[in-house]
Amino acid sequence: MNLKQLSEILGLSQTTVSRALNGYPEVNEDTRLRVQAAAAKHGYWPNSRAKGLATGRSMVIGHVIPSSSQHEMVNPIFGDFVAGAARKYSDHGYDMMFTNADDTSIEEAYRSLFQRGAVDGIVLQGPKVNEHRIEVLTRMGVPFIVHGRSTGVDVPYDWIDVNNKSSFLRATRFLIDLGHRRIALINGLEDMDFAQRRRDGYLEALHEAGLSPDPELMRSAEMTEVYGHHETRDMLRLDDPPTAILTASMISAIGVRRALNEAGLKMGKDVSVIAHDDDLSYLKNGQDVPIFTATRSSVRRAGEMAAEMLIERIKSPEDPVKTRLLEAELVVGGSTGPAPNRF
Amino acid sequence: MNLKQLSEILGLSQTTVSRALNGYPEVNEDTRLRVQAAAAKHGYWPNSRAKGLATGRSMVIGHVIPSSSQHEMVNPIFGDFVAGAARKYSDHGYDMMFTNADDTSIEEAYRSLFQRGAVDGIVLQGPKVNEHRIEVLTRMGVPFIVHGRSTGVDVPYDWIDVNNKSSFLRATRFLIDLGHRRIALINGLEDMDFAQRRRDGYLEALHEAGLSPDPELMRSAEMTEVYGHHETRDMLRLDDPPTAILTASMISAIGVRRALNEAGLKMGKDVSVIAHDDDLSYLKNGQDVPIFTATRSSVRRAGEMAAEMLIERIKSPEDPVKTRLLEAELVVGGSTGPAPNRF
DNA sequence: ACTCATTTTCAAAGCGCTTTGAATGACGCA
DNA sequence: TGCGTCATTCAAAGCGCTTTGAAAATGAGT
Repeated sequence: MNLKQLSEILGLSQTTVSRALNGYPEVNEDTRLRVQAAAAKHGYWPNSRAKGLATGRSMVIGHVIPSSSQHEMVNPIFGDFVAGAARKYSDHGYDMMFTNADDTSIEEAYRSLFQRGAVDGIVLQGPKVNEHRIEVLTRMGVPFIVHGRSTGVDVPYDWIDVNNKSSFLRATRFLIDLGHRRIALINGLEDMDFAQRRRDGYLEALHEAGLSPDPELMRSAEMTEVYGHHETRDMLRLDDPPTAILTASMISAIGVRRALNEAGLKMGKDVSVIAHDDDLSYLKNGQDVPIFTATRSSVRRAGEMAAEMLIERIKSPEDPVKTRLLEAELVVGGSTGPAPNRF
Repeated sequence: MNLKQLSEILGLSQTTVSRALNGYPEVNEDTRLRVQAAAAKHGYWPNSRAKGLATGRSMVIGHVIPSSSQHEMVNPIFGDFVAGAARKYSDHGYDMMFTNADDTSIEEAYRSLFQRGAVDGIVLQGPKVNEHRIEVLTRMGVPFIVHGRSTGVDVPYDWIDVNNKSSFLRATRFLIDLGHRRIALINGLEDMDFAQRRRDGYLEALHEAGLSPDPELMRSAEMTEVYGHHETRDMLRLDDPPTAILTASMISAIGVRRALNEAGLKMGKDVSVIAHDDDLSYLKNGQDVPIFTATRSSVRRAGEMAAEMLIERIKSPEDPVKTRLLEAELVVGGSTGPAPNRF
């Protein structure tokens, strides 16, 4: 059933039927009702490709999934971010498109997505330091938003980000206030921008307190459970092991906890742990009292906000650059306590 | 830059340029090279909407994300399944589209996706028992594949599934062989088809061994960490608590482990645990020796296979129904051991 | 040189929609 | 009765591509 057939059934022109369905005012209200009824009855859905061709808009937002194993770490938060964004997209009549690309062709993937007219805007996830893709997208002239930021990129661009530096600054201070001096950081991969900022916050807090950072206590790895476990076990074997550990995700924190258990150490007593909590729907940080003391910021919420900001950008390409910095909460749970006495 | 402009630059007809780029044999090889060079030079990308209009194909596969909280549980495996599928899609020139729908409009979401011509095929995820959507899709005549199956639906359809029943049958037998008699099942939500089948396998093994199922030991909940923890804690308080627990996902198994630790019980000694392991990239089941004894089946792999089966279906709509039943491995890890002696 | 088969190229129609610019009809008023 | 106005409706062009059916160019064979 297409527009032509429907208009013939109704004895109206395609123009009128199209306008009736799209809410144009210059169509008689009775006619509109008749048209709508007929459309429903015959199951007419306007072909979105044809519509897109005619309007020049696709009503689709594009995301790129890098397929390299380097980026597996995006996965745990992927689902929630996407779920948040998808809801807002559909509120505004947009769909969401994913393209897969391996590391070598990733730039091309972005380009083709927009140049082909497949999408009206793009979400850039997981920016690294000096993220080249930002300049590529800027040059292309595609509306886009970055989830995160990129140190070293000086063209202006829209972004939404958690204040990673201040989160980790505050978390580290919190541990220092509890008397901890040997504080470890199990960070994400440090070519990721968010990891850099977290490290900056961590280092700043150490510096404030006159503590000098120990490279042995600064680890950087994919944020998996296994790595959290591995790095923790490794550090516990040091002569002067950490009494507190900051870690970049709940997933790796679970690995940290496992390592502590295996070593017969009690979390929150022998060793304190603070995790960054993306508030994933399937991995809540406990019920009433949080399991982990954590810097918390909902990635689902970030997805929603990113979607809305992008849609605004598409509507108003000439607006000044929009940015949004979210502060994470520092929620205190059962995984932290005063530094143990070692005398 | 569009086809018309490119063809004018080249002094050729649109026909020839189009054919040159699409690899038709009736175009002179020299001409093809010239055309390809010019296309690259001028950054020409065929407009995919126009292409779709002309060919009647969109080269897009649709997925629907239900937005209700009932389905949060899909999230943890969502990322990996999608990553697997996306890779295969892009190998075959397909993109992937997501639409968000709440529970009331979910059927309409599928319908509109296809009827609007936005997609050439659909992946149905998370089927329930008596899954109504399967009949809807069948009636619509859209090529689709189900990840999972649906008990009670008797129209034929393509699916790929893990043999959930046999996995849990074998896992339960394994525990029985270790001497366990009080075996608990922390299942997923039981309106989900996979959960039913797992329960069937569990019950069958009990029955074989002449054990009668205890409703107190059969729990059904979303597969989150918190629920795994909650149900375990609850069961440990029983007069006759379980000595072994089967659980539906690694995520909930982590909650189980937490509850056991809190109770001062040693996993694999005091209480044995077997989890179903979807082999998620960010949540590997340990390194060399698995942490959890598990029924393992890669959901990423399932995503890849689903994608390929669907693409075949799109190519050959008339082929007989294709189904694929994967057997999970039963891998033995550190979380199981002989039933403790309670005399 | 001429025919015929083959290779290569082309003009034009069509995919299903929106939108422009024009036409039609109804109505009020002189 | 005739005219201008406003509310509705319409025919046709155009979005950028593929594909059909025909034409032009080339080459082999006599």
